Amino acid sequence: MVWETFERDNCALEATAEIVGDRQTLLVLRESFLGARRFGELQRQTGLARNILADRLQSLVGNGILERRRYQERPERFEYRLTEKGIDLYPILIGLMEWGAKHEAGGEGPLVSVRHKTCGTVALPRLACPGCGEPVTARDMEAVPGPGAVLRETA
Amino acid sequence: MVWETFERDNCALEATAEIVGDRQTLLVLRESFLGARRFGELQRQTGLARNILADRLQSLVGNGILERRRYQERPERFEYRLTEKGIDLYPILIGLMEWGAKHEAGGEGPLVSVRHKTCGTVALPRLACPGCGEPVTARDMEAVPGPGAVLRETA
DNA sequence: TGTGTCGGTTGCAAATCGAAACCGACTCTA
DNA sequence: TAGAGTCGGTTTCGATTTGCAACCGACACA
Repeated sequence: MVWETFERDNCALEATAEIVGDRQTLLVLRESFLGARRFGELQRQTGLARNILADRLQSLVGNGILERRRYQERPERFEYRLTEKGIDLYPILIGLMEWGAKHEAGGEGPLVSVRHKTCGTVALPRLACPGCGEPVTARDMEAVPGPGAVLRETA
Repeated sequence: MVWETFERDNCALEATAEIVGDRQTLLVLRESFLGARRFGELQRQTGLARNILADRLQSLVGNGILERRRYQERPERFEYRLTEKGIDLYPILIGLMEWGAKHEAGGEGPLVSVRHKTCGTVALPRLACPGCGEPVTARDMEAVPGPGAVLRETA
């Protein structure tokens, strides 16, 4: 896992971090996944300042992660729903939950668990190799140049 | 996936977001996973201001994610290595990479790929149910109260 | 006519950010 | 032995971002 010789500009990770890599946005996403849709609801649950919440919602909508749709007229009221793109963020949130549960949990165990609808298992999903299906950790993987990689001069 | 009736204080996700949920910390972690260990190296690759990097490294060390160890005396020089706790953050970074590759990628494909050492598959790991082994997405899972859950009055 | 809800916007003080300069302790070169 | 360079930071400073609180329009309900 050593290859200091890659260009990292425009790294996929960096791009994602730019969009969802702050505490406030993650809190909003958590509530969205938990079913919150309305401004007031999101504000109560996250505890964010209203202007910050408004700002984050606008940015999430702008990035196509949430969709702002009117759910009533007179007075106009809007709600924010996860798009497909937003739903794809699920593995990241699961990752955060799993790590927190393992390393930062209070004594009483996690506040929230998740259940696999089809088989009923109550446990957080794990990473597995899509080729062989075996569970994997960082140690089992190594980084290699991707199709878009640009090698950098080493000297 | 609707249950606005949970207490979320001290949520595992929130705790984790507090620690690694900012762009700068994520960049440092990315480089750590790519093998960078020294201050100057981390500074160059992340492009962070030196004071910010110093601050993040201190916080990561304080949270037990990186370990600061002297690798030479006279003059004293230190390097930062991932601990076990830090290595456990891998699924989160994979999640960020995967999402970015799918939704924010440039035309040329990802800059970096990962390879499963034992079977050789070059692909990002996917989430799977630890019970039945089936790949899962957000739609396949539902939230349920965990062992530490505290139900809230619905009023 | 008054009170409350909802979805924001505005103003302001405080915290946080990045760039650049500086620093001690050393090594290497001439 | 003087000068330049490396390494791992700290300090300073101006600009951006943050949270808090107050305010707002449009409506519902009594």
